[in-house]
Amino acid sequence: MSLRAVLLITLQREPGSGYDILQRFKAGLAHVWQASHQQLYRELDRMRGDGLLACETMPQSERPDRKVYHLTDAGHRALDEWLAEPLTASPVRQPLFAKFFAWEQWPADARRDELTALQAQLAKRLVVYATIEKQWFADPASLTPAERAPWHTLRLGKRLTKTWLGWIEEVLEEDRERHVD
Amino acid sequence: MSLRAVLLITLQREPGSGYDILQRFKAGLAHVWQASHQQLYRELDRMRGDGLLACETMPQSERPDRKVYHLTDAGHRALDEWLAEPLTASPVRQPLFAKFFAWEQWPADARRDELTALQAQLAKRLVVYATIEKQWFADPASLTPAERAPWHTLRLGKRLTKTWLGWIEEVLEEDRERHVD
DNA sequence: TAGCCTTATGCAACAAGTTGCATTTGATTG
DNA sequence: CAATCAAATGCAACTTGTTGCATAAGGCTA
Repeated sequence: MSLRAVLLITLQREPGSGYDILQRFKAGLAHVWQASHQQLYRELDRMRGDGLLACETMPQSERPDRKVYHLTDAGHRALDEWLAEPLTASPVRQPLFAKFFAWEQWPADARRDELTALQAQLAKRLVVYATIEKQWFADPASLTPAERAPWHTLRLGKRLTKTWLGWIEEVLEEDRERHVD
Repeated sequence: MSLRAVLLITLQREPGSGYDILQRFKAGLAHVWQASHQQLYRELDRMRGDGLLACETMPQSERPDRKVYHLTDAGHRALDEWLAEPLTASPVRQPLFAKFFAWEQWPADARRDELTALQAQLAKRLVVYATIEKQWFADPASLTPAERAPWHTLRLGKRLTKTWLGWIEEVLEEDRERHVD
């Protein structure tokens, strides 16, 4: 259900094609949602079928046509409903933690590779977040409340990522110490 | 694929029935994995079909029979393979963040209810973590490396939860300030 | 000039997760 | 005494997400 809601929100802010939304998922919404292009196109089509979206086909010379979607009245109503009702807790799923419960069978080199790879990935994520911050929230003090809210989400994303990075550093350090002895 | 791996790990540590595993998911593995009983029973049966698990039916007088599962050789091999190969990054999905992008349409009272409900839920989670810590990791200094690894996961779980709680408090506070003016 | 990248869309098959419903027995609670 | 809870299992239908494959045209690179 949530993918629908995310699409309603981003298309309400600004109409766009499936491809546009994909770009938003890679840029300004990177810490909010990710989905494959296949999933996007299918869901957009279904939402049109359910009357939540309408689209205009924009023929482009020398390029495939773009289908630009925007909300219908039913789409706006559906969004309002979704906002009003509380979210259900998402189930915990930490496959990395599972590996920690099999510490002895987990080969030391695989372990170190896994953690350093995650470290690199999280560091990259921080770079993405910094880019978003520069582009959209250059001057936090001057933001309106509605602009400030998305900025808050970015702040939390950064903090959570840093919490992860700090922990990984500690675990790697402890592991190194033990192998020096 | 990860549910399989989690089942392999927990059954390798100690054989058990679907119901047992469900209890572990509620207690010692609360910060690692969650799944419904339906999903569990189905997956266990499939894994038996795939030769990863074997089970003995324990007839209990006055109670439904218990099927106690344990790893086969193929199960052990599958686990080793899974441990050796790196995890793929899990896609970002933060429906709450999405709501923040629709701040203006999000009714102020729904907003506050949502955040305080989440706050309560996270606080409860911390209590669960504290219970796990007392039961399994009473004396961290005396732990072997293999026992210490799961303890690390619990530490990160706690930190992440506290990061969330701190952020929610800030957001609520800012919201309150604005409405006092 | 062959091969890849980007723009732009999509179908089909499959895997994973959710929701609803169902069964059996004993113990507890009102 | 009736209702509910806990132990213990499961099927069926549905929704959501993944993977593989396909198309079409222009631009860039070796």
